[in-house]
Amino acid sequence: MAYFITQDGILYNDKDFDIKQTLECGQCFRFYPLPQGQYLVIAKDKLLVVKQEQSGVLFYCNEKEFLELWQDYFDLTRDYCQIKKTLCEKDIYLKDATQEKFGLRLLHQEPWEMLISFILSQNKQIPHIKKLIEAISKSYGDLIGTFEDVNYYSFPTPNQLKDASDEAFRNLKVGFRAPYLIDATQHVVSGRLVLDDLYKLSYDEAKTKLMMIKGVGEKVADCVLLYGFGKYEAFPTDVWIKRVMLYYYASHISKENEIRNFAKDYFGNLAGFAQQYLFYHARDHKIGK
DNA sequence: GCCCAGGCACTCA
DNA sequence: TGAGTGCCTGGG
Repeated sequence: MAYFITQDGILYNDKDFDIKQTLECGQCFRFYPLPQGQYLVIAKDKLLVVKQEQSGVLFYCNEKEFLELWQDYFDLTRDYCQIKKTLCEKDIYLKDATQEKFGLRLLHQEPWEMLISFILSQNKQIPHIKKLIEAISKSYGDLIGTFEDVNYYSFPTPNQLKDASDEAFRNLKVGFRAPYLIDATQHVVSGRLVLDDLYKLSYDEAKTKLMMIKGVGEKVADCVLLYGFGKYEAFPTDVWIKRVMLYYYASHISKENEIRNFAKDYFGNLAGFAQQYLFYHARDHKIGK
């Protein structure tokens, strides 16, 4: 891994890493575009400013923080060149998608934050999901910093959410998802669901556990497993993936379960990576819509 | 103003 | 077991 210490921060040089593609490919919600190719990212209870340069991605932080937090968060030690090569050889669609979205990385995000975020995501578009997450963070999280006179808040812990009522959640405009948030919080606070335990369970076992929560179906569970737990067999099958799969691969397949099974056989343990390249590609080009 | 979103639970056959 | 339907809300 090649990085350089500059007077502004850490410059990470890798042709397989593009900050815009990584943040905007649909896996995360807490980021804000700034002028001149910069982004403000909220993760790990910190504010991070990053910028795409010609020569790499500039992290405005010190070396210690980069190595302790951001190297892992942005999955910088994984060989994406090899992943893309393997996927490229499968078919022309993946070749196109991986070449176009050459710089996305699958982030290592907090499982709890993923659980709540993707429960909120159902029947919503990304700008609105982002607003809901910010509203919940502002109401229940801690102030973690200020950037250009705007305050930013951490994502609330299960304990910080445990006393929130149905009414309180509805006041934040989460709508019918309010009881789902309460059920998820209760599962975790009571210890009925220990999120850390899911790391060592198989994909199928972990998925079954997550789906005990009201409001968590296959799609939400797959997002949590992929983005929160790094279970790369997960293939979140949402409307865009359904469109791209029907359009490119499997016009004879219509049921979600059939799509998931197809993906499992065809993409194997790279299913999650394939999903991300295809999803981002499909959404950008409105494939199948 | 209308339509429908990055799904899910619930109902009914 | 599978298909049909309602759901809060606000962006497009």
